[in-house]
Amino acid sequence: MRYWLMKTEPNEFSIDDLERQGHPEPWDGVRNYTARNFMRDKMRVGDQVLFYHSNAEPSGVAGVAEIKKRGYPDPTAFDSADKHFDPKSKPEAPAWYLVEVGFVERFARFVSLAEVKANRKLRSMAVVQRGQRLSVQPVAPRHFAEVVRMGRGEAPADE
DNA sequence: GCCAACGTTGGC
DNA sequence: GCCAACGTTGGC
Repeated sequence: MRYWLMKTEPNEFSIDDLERQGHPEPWDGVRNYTARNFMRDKMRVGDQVLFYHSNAEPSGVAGVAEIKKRGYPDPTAFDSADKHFDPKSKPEAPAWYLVEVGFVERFARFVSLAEVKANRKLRSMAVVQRGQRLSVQPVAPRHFAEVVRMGRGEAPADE
């Protein structure tokens, strides 16, 4: 099983929205090739996701989600009326893919970006590297576990 | 609102 | 294939 971090602006779609709707969310509109490759080629059902709120006050990890459906072509790329329409993407040769993401857990304690940056164990996480804008990124298992521990308000494990 | 970082586009 | 211009991301 792999671990990921996926960014969303909570005023567009938050972890509360995901929980409330009670069904998986198609993660459409991603228009970056690196992120596309992760969704199309690497993500599998059951992979665990840190659900990250960006452009928020504060920004940070709000909870955990899970991949519920493997990558398939993003239909919004084919729809000329859609904000994310891309004429380069054709149904017979799709350029853009999405996965479906389901609710797992809303953290008891929101883990702010400042807290992630302050935790020495998380210094090499992609999300705290400067200039890192990728909206879908892999997370090391030990980093995933540490962020979840913080979000549940559990005591640090012994070194 | 600013702006640094970075990805993409398009002229050549 | 280079690279300047442009658009976007996202923290602050």
